[in-house]
Amino acid sequence: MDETAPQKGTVTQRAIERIKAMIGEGRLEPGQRLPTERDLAVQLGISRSSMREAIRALTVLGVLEARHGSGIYVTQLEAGDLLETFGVVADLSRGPRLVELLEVRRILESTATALAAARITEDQLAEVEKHLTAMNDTDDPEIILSHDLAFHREIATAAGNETMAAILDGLSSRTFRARVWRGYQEEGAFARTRREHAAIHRALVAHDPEAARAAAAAHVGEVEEWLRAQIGS
Amino acid sequence: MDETAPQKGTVTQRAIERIKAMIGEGRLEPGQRLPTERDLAVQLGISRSSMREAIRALTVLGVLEARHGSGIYVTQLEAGDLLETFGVVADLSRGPRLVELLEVRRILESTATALAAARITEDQLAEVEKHLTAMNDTDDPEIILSHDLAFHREIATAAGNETMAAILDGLSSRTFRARVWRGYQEEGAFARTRREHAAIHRALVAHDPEAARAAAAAHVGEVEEWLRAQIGS
DNA sequence: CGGGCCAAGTGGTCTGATAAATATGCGGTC
DNA sequence: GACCGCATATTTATCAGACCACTTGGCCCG
Repeated sequence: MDETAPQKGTVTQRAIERIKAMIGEGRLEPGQRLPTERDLAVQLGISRSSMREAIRALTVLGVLEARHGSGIYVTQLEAGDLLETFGVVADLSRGPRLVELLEVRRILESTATALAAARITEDQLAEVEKHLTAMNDTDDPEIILSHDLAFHREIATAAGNETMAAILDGLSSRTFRARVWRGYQEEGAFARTRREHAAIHRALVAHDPEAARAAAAAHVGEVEEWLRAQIGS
Repeated sequence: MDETAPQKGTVTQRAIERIKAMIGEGRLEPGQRLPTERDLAVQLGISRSSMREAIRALTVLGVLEARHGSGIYVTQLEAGDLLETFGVVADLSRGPRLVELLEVRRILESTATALAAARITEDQLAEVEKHLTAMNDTDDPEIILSHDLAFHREIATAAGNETMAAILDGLSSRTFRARVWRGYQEEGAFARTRREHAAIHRALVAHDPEAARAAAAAHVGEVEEWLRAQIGS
């Protein structure tokens, strides 16, 4: 008898696991093109509908990428691809969990900034400064937010750990920050934010990891404390 | 004109965003039951197939839960639900990215252990000790691994940040650790692991955060260094 | 009053057809 | 010979309808 039918869970779920396993075992390489939906469905002995659901699931997880008219491909499986879903967590979290997320961000961001202080190159530093000045040259919250994100993104990248940078990206996703900052910035936090950014920048220029860690922790901690107070009230 | 057709992306993608938005705006509460697939498809003006793909996507993301014969429900949207997909990252990462993941784990785990040292209760400490002794009472790698996971899980929980605990869970998912430890334990690392666990436990008993941080960092760092050497070779 | 049976409701799966986007190969033109 | 344009094949995206499997709640019978 054929042992390929353990009959656990739905057929779609099994298909997801099978494809994940194929990638895990190296039978499917990053960037490689998969057989067509129809062929895959036949191979796994399921209908095309179920196969499409499995593909859709792996697509939102950042494992596969479907190109209309072309085919289905394995992504590069880089940190950014797989951690894109992290933004969903930030977007759907509320109340106390927002504080927890900021706590995680504070821990990672402070360490990332410390690492960046030690490793950052002149080119990367110039890029950081570009966003810093752009942020100070305007009063448009949208533009500020955008450069703020890029500012921290560049620092995280300079830390040399792409995975950490991708996680921090998720923890700072646009909708997440916009939601928190709407109220935070109303309390005249612009000036303080600029001072904190300047402190982080000074530490980076001085290549002083401990100062960078402290400045980054304080920066995130400020928002964290404000949010904690908001929840409590 | 009808503004309900922005025509960006696939209809399934739009359906995913719509449902996510409904939850984000609070129109769908955690635990609440959704309309049937058929009704939802009609509401959004798409076919049932496309709606099913959207539901499947949100299901694997831990946002929705489909119960055969009963209906579709919003999950509790707790950290554990939404971060379950984090395990996929650990399972599909290889080479240098495994080191990066362990680096992230070292940072979070050391902080979590430090927090736990300050906050852990007697009951939680007893639970930790249970897994510690169980781990030392056997030579079966499977059982050891299982209690090792529970040991660290308990500590992360004691730190009081469920989100962090859930992330660490993903970073220590069964297949991930099994993959790394297969080779690690072959080098007679059992004894060292036991010493390190004992050191962590002592720090917890003494409620000494700094000692706990150092012990946890060293513990994860050991594996990290070993893996780094493996990659390089 | 309690237990088991039954039917309606609902998610799970399959099949087949059509539309839309892409890739391919051929022929022609310059 | 090279390049462009177009018809054609391939492939994903979407739709429609049917049937199966499981859950639930009420009804009937003992």
